[in-house]
Amino acid sequence: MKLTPAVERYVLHWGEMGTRWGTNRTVAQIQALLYLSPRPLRADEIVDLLSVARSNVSTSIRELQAYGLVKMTHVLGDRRDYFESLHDVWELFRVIIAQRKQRELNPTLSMLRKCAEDVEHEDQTDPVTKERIRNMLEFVETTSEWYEKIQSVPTSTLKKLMRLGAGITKFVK
Amino acid sequence: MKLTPAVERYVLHWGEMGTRWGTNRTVAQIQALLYLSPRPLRADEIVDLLSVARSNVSTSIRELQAYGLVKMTHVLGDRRDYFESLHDVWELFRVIIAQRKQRELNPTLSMLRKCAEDVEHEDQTDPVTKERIRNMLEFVETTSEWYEKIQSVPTSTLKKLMRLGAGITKFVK
DNA sequence: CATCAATTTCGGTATCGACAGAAACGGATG
DNA sequence: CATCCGTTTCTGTCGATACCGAAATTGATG
Repeated sequence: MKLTPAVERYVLHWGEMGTRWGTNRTVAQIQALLYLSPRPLRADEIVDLLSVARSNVSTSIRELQAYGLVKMTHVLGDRRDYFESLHDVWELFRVIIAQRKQRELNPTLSMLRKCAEDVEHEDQTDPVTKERIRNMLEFVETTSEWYEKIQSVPTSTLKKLMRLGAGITKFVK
Repeated sequence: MKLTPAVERYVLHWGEMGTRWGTNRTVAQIQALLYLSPRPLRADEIVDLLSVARSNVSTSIRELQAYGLVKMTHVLGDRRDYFESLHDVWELFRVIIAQRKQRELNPTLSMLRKCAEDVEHEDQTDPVTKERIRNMLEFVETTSEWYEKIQSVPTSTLKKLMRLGAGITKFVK
């Protein structure tokens, strides 16, 4: 079995992008492959299609499952595990947003809160610096809340919202 | 001259985060330092404060200037260059959004468009796969347009919009 | 035009993460 | 209990990137 050229390009590109998004190449490639595949795939098929080590596939799938991006399925009379990705792009979006919040925003929030508190007792810190820290904290807090609220917005609403784009601003005067 | 503990923590954390955001540690540290600094700093001061090589500071600042995050200023009777960061967090946000679009979304868009076109002529590609590619393309296109529109929304409106969060959904029924 | 300070360029080195491949382990099934 | 399937762990290698420090360059000044 072999990938078609278009699918191969997609998978390779996704792999590269994955490295920018906090995971490694293989994890992202597998996700792309499963996303495009019309049927669930087995680990050994993935090994074949992507030419990666079995151990690598095993740990990568584990990571994808932990993210909630990939689920395991089975076939009657077949012991082997089959895997498939979420197929709805808006669902994918939500999951990825949640991941990013957890890995980037949350630690930054903690840091900023600690900083904001610490500088209260630091006389040698310039008031301007203190204000900058407060501003950044406020910004990250707002962003964080926004991420959270997005989680519970239904897909259909999300779609409409995104398509509105900057048009939405006419509601906030 | 030395950093206060809080500022040091901030700078170190920002450096770590920077690596997740597509730049390297030093670049992000310098940006953080300049953001917090109540006055513009010279390259040699940065060398001092962050204990990095002079050459490193030079190239990092160049990168930050290219992004539009840092500007050069001067002092009367002093030949040396002084640098300061944008101080408005919403401005920073806008600039970073633009960067991300350029480095992540645009290449992905090209790839998806090419894929979508290619699969038209690939008979061996499953129709389901073709649809998945189209869906992803549509999603990234929407996201991309959203990023663009955000650029021209004034800061005050952005603030209100963000604070509304999911509350905005009451407008899209 | 010689000098001096600052910037930029250019190897070289160190560090870090990804990944392969082997080996051991676990656990369900006939 | 032998077999099949999968996971986990370990070691070694490879490639990429960050960064330092030296050398070359620039550019203002007397």
